[in-house]
Amino acid sequence: MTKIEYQPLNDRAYQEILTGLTNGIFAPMQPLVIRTLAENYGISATPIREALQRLVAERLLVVLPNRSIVVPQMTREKFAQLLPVRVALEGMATELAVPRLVPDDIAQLRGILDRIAATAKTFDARAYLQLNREFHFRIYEKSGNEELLHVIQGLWLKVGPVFTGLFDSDHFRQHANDEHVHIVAALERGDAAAARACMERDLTLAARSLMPRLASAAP
Amino acid sequence: MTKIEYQPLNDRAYQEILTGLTNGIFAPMQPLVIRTLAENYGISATPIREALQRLVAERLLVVLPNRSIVVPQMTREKFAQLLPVRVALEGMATELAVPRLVPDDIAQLRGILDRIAATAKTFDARAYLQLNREFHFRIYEKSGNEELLHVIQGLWLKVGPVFTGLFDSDHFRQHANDEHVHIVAALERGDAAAARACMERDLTLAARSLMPRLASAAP
DNA sequence: GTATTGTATATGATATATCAAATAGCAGGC
DNA sequence: GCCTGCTATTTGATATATCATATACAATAC
Repeated sequence: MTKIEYQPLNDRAYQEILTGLTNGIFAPMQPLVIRTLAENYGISATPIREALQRLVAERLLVVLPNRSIVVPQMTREKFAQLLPVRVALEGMATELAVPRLVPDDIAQLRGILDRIAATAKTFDARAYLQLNREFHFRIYEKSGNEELLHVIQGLWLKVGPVFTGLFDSDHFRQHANDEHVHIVAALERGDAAAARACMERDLTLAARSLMPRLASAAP
Repeated sequence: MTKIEYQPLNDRAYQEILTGLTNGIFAPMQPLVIRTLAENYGISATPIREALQRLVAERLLVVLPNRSIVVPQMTREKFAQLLPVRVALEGMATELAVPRLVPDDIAQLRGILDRIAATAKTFDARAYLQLNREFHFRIYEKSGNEELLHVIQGLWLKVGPVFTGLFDSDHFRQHANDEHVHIVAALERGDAAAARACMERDLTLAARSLMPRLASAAP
């Protein structure tokens, strides 16, 4: 007997639109039209509207004064504002995770490390993004702080879409795993302060690689 | 010419339900019924439903497996998890605000301080909560970091409802303003580190006063 | 008396119809 | 040629109708 699971349409619409955002299907500033999306997904307007409103509440979409709903432009300035928040919270989560990690967790993280290294050779950007996310959240989940985790998830939703293209940089691709290796080493020897510092450096380095290619906000 | 402003019903429903939550109108675990709320507010179900979903996205309400929507119980454990996140972010916001505060801001903060002191004499809990919020956000807004501010606002929404009753404690009421005074003093002399430390202490002391009276999570 | 099953009711989820605001295009006036 | 105002169309907002699921309760079987 396998359980039959029901998922409301608005949830699925949310997921669809979210992956669409992450994959850059929707161009910034181009309005998301409820009726159009409804027709595309073959459902009615109501669940689409609900999904859009949820995305607006999460600030992944914004409502213009015209009431149009559009993808906000991720600017260098916004990313720069997000960075210290992420550094503080993801650093905290890493530190909290240290005493809670068991040897098996470390082994799994090493497995992810290997797979990330492989993507650098195969130039598989999609796999890299997926694995990078997995690596980070494997750690954050171990913080044991649900509320913290939830806030971090919200922040990743915002920065996620711009991570695409991070992999284009040769330099980044070559060193993408460097800090990860240090993080796992620190985690293994139970050095919370070092783990936190490495995690913070990982975020900062990625941001440094990414920010120059983001557009600056319109004055 | 005063601007005529239109506000969608779902926004207003959101506000209404939110203040209802803050005022403890809705008991935890008691389901919020869409049709009932719609009838009470004299509008149709759709905007109510949208408001509820937004509140769910913000985690101010939760959906049970039955699909009922209820107020989650704020437990001691959840509050304890929220605290370090708030300390980190509100501390950061305070620190960032220091170099951006102008003398007029300080004057305004002092004004709030006086009014808070007055509430301790008149036992006006509602006014205290309002002014306390105003005091904190006057500072946070000056951080110049919109993203940070938004996350903090989300956290305050969660802890807001339990702040009611903070004022019942004699000891807290007498010392409610102590840290605030130190914060303003530090802000005035431009001492970012001290301002941050005082802010962190303010949050921690309030939490210490509040947490014992929260129910522990069901095992 | 308890358990089970069927039925009525409550309630959330979705689709559709209708309303209202915004936008685009066009005609007329200057 | 450009502005103004009208109209049609698009599109978001709301209300309502319908459907599906969960719950409560009653009836029946044992």
